[in-house]
Amino acid sequence: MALNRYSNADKILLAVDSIIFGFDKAGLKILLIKRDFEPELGKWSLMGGFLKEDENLDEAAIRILQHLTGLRTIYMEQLYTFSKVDRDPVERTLSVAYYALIDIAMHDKELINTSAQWFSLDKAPHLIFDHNQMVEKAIARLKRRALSKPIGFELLPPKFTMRQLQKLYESILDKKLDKRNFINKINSFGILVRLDEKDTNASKKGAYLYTFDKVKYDEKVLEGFNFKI
Amino acid sequence: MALNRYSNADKILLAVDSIIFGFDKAGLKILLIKRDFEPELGKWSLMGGFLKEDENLDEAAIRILQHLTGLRTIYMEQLYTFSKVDRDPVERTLSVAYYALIDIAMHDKELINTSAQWFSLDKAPHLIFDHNQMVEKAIARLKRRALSKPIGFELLPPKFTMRQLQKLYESILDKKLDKRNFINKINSFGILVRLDEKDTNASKKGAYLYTFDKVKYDEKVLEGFNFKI
DNA sequence: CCAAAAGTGTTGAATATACACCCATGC
DNA sequence: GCATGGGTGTATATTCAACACTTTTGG
Repeated sequence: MALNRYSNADKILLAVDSIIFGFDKAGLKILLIKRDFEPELGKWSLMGGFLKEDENLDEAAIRILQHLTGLRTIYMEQLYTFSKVDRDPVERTLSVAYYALIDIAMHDKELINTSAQWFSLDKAPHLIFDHNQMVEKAIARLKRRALSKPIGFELLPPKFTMRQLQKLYESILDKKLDKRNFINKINSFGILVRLDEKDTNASKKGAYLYTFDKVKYDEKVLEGFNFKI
Repeated sequence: MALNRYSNADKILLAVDSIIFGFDKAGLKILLIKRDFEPELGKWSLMGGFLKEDENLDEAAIRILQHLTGLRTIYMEQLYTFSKVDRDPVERTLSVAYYALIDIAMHDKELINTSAQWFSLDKAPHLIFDHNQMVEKAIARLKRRALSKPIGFELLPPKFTMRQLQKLYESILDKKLDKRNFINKINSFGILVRLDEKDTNASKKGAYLYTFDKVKYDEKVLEGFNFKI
């Protein structure tokens, strides 16, 4: 009778779709790809594929992303599982959405051999199925996360300027921040180390480069951030 | 070739498991049930069952909960999808976890005809499969939610006292709060209405009853709470 | 009359916000 | 020499956190 319960149950297709947020000088972007099979062939879509019997969801998300775009060593987080009965016109398919944040310039070389393309959030095209809904949910989650802990480890290059970090927050929260208050706030956590190097890409004077102090950051995470900005 | 992509993909069993938190005078509890089929027959478990082909996850969570416990009209929220390859020893099964918060006394009469039983969080038994992990994640989520918006609509009876609301928060956050500060904070939102009635169950003097002002509450949710307590 | 829970405000500390000028450099 | 982006501090307003006594009434 054990087997009855299991064998009477319906088996269902499981997709994994990933929302990849990227950040560069111009702000926050999203990575989309032209779907290469029917239905909706040629339409814009998230990076998606099917879960295999012998892998878990995290593994599938990584495998699919790498296969479609070349991107690797990206930290992805599970977002939500979408299950509307008719969300896929071909066959009943659930989709588990994942999302990630990356530094566009840093992963530039990996991104190869594909129709994948970055879009700024306000210029993104209409997507297949319920993918637009997934993106909306991911943006909301990203905002909430940005307010509850300093993001940046995954998103910024190892060395970055205060202004880059501020721009990142401004992109995510979609509002301007005061640079003095921002710096004071960030410094009050004591999780950044100012290096002696300067970055002269964006200015003639040059801006100090910072790195995260991983040890202090982890301590802070444990005791709980109070990150309101 | 469209069909190839789909038909080559593995189909997988999908379970839905629900963590039901309940609240009464004694504090926060969790509802567990004795599993009635193999494997692990007779062990304690979350309320679980399999997703059917013609329903979405929300519907399945409600159906399964009602079937196993009699509970109905409960608002459940999706928590996370668990996918470790060997999480179920019989067959590859993913499980989408849901959670909910209810007032124990209020749903007392619905809860029938089952081996379901309330446990306080610290006295809960060991659960089957990865269900303990699910519970931990649900507790963490509940705490975070309690800090970002006033919960209570789903959890408290229509009329409640300040002390009940405070106890609820204390249970969830697992710490004592100052009653004056708590009341001041809650009142500053302007989402509660004090009734002329008093509740004399817990005291001789009697405590004012309150209800949520749904309209003001919804306004507040839109403009964004700042609920740090 | 007394035990038990309810109700009620103020103050100091901490945190958030608003705000403007000088600096260094490449062109 | 000037245009561009970088860096820096203070004063005010807001919010948080700590704290103790009086009220009511059933027994």
